[in-house]
Amino acid sequence: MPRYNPAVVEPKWQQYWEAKKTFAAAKSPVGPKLYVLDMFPYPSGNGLHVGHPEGYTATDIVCRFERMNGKSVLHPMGWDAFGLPAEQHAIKTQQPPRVTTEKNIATFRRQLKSLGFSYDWDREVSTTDVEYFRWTQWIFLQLFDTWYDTAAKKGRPIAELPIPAEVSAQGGLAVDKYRDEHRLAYQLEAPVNWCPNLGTVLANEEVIGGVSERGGHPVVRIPLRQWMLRITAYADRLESDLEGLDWSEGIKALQRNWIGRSTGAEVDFYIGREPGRNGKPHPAEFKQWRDARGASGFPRTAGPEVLRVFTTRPDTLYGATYVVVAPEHPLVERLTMPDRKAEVQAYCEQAARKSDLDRTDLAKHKTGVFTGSFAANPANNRPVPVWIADYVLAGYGTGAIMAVPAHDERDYAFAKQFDLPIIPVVDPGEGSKIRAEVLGGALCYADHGTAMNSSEYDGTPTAEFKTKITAELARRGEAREAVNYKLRDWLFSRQHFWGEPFPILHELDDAGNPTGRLRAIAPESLPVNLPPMTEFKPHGRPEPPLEEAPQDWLYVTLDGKRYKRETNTMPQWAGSCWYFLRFIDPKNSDALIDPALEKAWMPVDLYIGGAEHAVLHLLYARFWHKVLFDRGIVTMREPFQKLVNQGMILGELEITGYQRADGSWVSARDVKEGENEKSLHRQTGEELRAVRVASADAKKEGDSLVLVADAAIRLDSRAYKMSKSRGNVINPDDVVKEYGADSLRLYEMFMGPLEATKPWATTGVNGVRGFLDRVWRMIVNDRADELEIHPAVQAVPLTEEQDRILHRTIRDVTQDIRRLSFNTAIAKMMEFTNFYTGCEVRPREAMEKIVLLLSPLAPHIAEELWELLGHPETLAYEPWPTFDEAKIRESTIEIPVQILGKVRGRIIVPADADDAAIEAAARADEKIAPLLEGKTIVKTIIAQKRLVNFVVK
RNA sequence: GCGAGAGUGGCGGAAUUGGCAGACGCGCUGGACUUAGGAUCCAGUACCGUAAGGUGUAAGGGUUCAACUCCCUUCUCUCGCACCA
Repeated sequence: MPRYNPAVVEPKWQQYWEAKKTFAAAKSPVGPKLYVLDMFPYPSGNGLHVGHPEGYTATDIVCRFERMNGKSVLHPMGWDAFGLPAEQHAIKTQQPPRVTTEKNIATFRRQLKSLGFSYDWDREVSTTDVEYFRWTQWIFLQLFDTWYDTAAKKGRPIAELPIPAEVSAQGGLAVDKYRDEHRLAYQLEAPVNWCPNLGTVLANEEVIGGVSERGGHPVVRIPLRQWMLRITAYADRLESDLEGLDWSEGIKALQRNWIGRSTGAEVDFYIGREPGRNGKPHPAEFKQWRDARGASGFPRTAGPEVLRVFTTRPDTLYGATYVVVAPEHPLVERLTMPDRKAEVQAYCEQAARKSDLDRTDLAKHKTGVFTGSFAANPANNRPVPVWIADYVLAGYGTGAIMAVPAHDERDYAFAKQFDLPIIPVVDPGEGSKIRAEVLGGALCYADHGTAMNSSEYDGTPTAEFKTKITAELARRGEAREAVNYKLRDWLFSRQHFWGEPFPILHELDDAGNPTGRLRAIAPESLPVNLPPMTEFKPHGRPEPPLEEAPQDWLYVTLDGKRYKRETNTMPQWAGSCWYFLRFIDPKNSDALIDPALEKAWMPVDLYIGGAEHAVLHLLYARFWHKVLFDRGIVTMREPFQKLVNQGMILGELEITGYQRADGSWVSARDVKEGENEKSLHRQTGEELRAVRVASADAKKEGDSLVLVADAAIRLDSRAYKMSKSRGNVINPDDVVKEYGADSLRLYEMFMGPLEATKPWATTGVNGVRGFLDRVWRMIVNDRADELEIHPAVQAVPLTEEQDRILHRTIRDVTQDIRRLSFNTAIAKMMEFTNFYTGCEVRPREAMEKIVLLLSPLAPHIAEELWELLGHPETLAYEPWPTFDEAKIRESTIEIPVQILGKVRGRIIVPADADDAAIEAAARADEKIAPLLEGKTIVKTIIAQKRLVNFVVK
């Protein structure tokens, strides 16, 4: 009995494709090209997750579909294989990360191949391949060699950086330093999470509540020399270039949000070089300063005699009743009056100890300290007190703000806390319910309105006022328009072993100490390989593990000078920033990519991956790509034309009930969530046990799910993220073994829309397997002893109905695949199969067409049936079936007839009937006619031959 | 708090521009064939009602001949960001 047996069929075709190199892409596209890319996976030790094949199947369907439509398809796969787990494994077991990584890659490769994806495996790359990261390092050298010309809005070679005369006058070292400060890759002392007990530096996500995730050891923030990438220089372009991309608005919004552009003004508040009497600026000096500013204009950088603030609401300047600087602000010392010194110092130290998280968590309760000094509000020249508070972030804007408590929630809370004056300067308008409270200073109002308490500007609408006052202050040299971004420069170094080494050398003096001069490795001397290491245990200092590398790696002598290698490594993001370029020309040893091939294949036409990379990976990759564009290495502004995020696949739906310790039930309504996901009784607070309830023991009552045994006990029903600890992880290998790869692929596509989050249901896999079984039996004679065509399949013409259904199916499936609406495409093919299975005679032509339609989604069974139908070659390049709209049209159509919007009958009319004929038929219908009797027809609507509606009285 | 997305049968989900709500699948019920079935085939399956009929797309309101779809208000859930001035 030749039953459908994927365990035989699938390996057979996988071997065929591999042996014949069916899916090897041409070096350059022949005819129209299509570059379809999956976000390449991190090959973790756990193997493939069912989430991976979701996106991979979607791209595979598109690729197979478009090959049949004559496109030259590039569809590669590789590995994002640097990463912490391999290093942690090495620390535990002494097994080198490369060994673990390669083992994991082998597992992933085997699993992906078992799912029949049509990758061009000849192009496989791993970020950990030395020949790959050679070019990652090469790109770093480009970043190092580039400065951002803000006037030209373009990255340019560092050699073209204009050197100010006063810098060149100071000599070569000063020039070098000046250049280093302007490179896109630069060094900075930045705080890291140092855990003395573990002897290692931790990533932010490894620190929870001030202690290490592993072991719960204390973590302190210490400054360490780091490499930074100047992504902020590209913030504007990263935002504005989103516009032309075919990405969902949601993802664009996420990126815009992350970049966080806000426009406003920088305003200088005069403080004087030295504090005057009572901490207030000296009036005479202040006047002098104002006159000078009027002449000189607004300087690029603020001197120590002013506090420069950034505001998006310059219109509220008259309401700025105090100024706040961050505890890290460079002028803290100058601002602090002698009698406040102890208090200020204590406050700043305390703030330094808090992590970023602590600072924001305690947002409700504002803290701060008065410096004792005052700054002059440029709107009215009045002195306002200067405070220090950690609600102002040092890293954003200028690290100082003008506080307008009447119109900013945070300033309002702070003013209330410390009893500072609140002056309303924006009138919400007479229509506003809260106007009286706002004008009385009892409520904060952050929206637009009209100006008040703002001298000659009173009555000006907010938007107009903003530009007016900014222009006026700019004229006086006290402010300028300014743009700020939430986006920060990218901390690009990690204190890990398992990452790309930086191609940078630090010059040493005769005593072996760094001189501060950097030397980039010559591009032709790349790659800088990782040194062989025998010991992976942390050496106990915050410096990177490569500090313990063998001396002959660590120290280099070039041109008679001694250098020490950079021992930081790059973050995991680095390799994934450009892998899509390497896939185009993976074996090129002379260049990152052949420019002709880049031009031919880029951009990526379709990029599918998880939403977890919606911000960082995409932003970083776009940034690198723009730098490469500026430097003439690539020709496209943007790498990813169309982006789709597949939704998460959750575990099976779970019904949960709650029990007390004695086993008695508690209704879910009385359960609240405590810490660590513990369930607590809402009233008594006692801890409850969450137990899984079988679906047979639950029933729906009204809107809620209750116990069959006791309808008073409500239950929770939801699907959870798959996780080892919950024990709801589905292993794709098991599904392939039990149902076959085609069933897994088909099920994941049938679950629902690609972008939706959906729960797994194994019964659903069984369902699509049933469909494949039916397709098989529609074509294969399952009663014969040998594999042979079903006797019902005959080389005869199609009946009119068969033809109509065939052509309709071709049309719908084609459209649905184009829209990435695979669930409905599958439904249409199920309808086809249900119909044709019922036919005594199944024309061969129809069978061949359905096999072709099915082949992108379930390629193995399709190839097998295609072969059985007498085609010795793969169907991968068969032309995609076409349809004839004329054949889909029916000779008669059924039209529902409504009276007052309710369906009361149906009529059958010739397809070419005009509106008058349709109306006549509707009036004459035996169900409709009696209902119309005695009524006045006010209006008759005949909608596109799809519906008739009588409006009667 | 801000931003994005979603809410349709017992479940996953369908429904070009507003035009027959519930395609397709799971599950369930009944039947056929069977020694047997987790195989296969047939029929039924939103809810209330014996029926005629009525009611239904988170809740409420609106626009329209006609609303899952458009507008307003509210609620719930998911995801992201979170003192960004």
